[in-house]
Amino acid sequence: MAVSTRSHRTDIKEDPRIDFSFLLGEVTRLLRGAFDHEMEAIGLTRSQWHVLVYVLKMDGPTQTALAEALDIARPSVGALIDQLENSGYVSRERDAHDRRVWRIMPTQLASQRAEAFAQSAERVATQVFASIEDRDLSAAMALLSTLRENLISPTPDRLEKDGNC
Amino acid sequence: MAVSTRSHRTDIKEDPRIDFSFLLGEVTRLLRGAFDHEMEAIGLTRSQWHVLVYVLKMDGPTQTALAEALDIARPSVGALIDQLENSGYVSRERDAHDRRVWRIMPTQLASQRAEAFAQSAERVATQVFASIEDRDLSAAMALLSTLRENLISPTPDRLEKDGNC
DNA sequence: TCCTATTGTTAAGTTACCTTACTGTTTTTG
DNA sequence: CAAAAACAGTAAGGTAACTTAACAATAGGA
Repeated sequence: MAVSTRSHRTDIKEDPRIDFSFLLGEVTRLLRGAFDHEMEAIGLTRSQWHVLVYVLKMDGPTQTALAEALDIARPSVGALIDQLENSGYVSRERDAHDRRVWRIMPTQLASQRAEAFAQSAERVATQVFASIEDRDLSAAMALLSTLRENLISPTPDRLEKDGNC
Repeated sequence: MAVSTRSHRTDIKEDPRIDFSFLLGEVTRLLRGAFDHEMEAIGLTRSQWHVLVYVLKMDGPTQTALAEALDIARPSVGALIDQLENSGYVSRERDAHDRRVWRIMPTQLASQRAEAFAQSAERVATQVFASIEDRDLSAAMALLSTLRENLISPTPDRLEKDGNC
C-alpha cells in the first residue's frame, strides 16, 4: 500500500519523503525565480502576478473570494489589489447588489498584456519542462494532487478534526 | 519527445505546465505550513529548522558553505545562525587554520532534540504521504530532479549562456 | 611587502505576509 | 421594524526572511 513501513528510524537525513519535500521546495524556489526573472521585465512582482492570474481566471471576483482562492489574508489581498490598481492592471468596481463588495476587474491594459504574460510563462515553461513527457507530467500532477488532498484534510482514518488549531 | 507541441496558444489558463507550476507552489506552501505547525511547538521557524538540518548534515560547515548549500545570501545565514546560537542549537567555533571563518557546530542540545525533530517530520510525512506508492514517489522525484537540472543550467540545445544576468 | 580575494558583519531597505481593530453594509432574528 | 450578528474591506503595526552595499579582518600569492 503506502510507502514502505519503517520501524524506528528517526534520521531526517535518510527519509525519502523528507528528501522529496526538500526537493519540492527547491524546485519551487527555482521555478519562482525563473518566473520572477521574466515578470521583472514586465514590472510585476510574483505576488502581483499571482493575484493577476487569478483575477483573469475568476471573472470579477471579490477580494474575499481572491483571498480564499490564494489562501492569504484579506488585508494582504487588499494591499496587492492597491498595487495592481495603481499600476493600472485592475480596477475596483462596485457590485450592483452588495455595496460592501468590490468586484476586481482586469483592465484593458491587463488584457492587452495578458498575451505577453502568457508568452513569458510559455518561454519559461518551455525551458523548464524540456524533455518531460506528458505522461510523466500527468502522473506527477496526480501525485501532487493527492499530497494536496492529504494536506488539506486530515487522513480519513485518523481524523483528529481539529482543523488547523 | 517533450510535452506536446502547441502552435500559438498563449492562454495561461490552459497550459498544463503552468497548472503544474501552480500546483507545485500550492503543495509546497501547504507542506511548509504543516512542517511549520510541527516546528512551532519546538520553537523553531522554518528557516531556522532548514539551516539546522543542513548544519546537522554538513559537519561543521562555514557560513559561506551554508549560504551556498541553502542558496541564500551570506548575511541571511549570519542572522539565522545568530538566532540558532541564541537558542542554543549551534555554536560558532573558530577554524584552526583560518581565523576568518566560523565553523558552525550543532550543540548537544541540537543532537538531543534531533530525534524529536525527526519524529515530527516523520509524523507530518506519514500523514502527507499516506497512500503514495514508493514507485510513484520515485518517479515524481526523478521528474523534479529533471526540472531542477533544467532550471539550474539552460537547456543544452539552446544554451544562451547568460547565466543569471 | 603590496595587492587581491575571501569570510563574516553591519546597516538599510524590500517583500510578503500576518494580526488586531475598525468602518460600513447586509442579513438575520426576535 | 429594530437590534444583533455576520460580512467586506481598510488601517495600522508587526514580523520573518530576504536583498544589496559597504566594511573590517584575514589569507595568500606576486
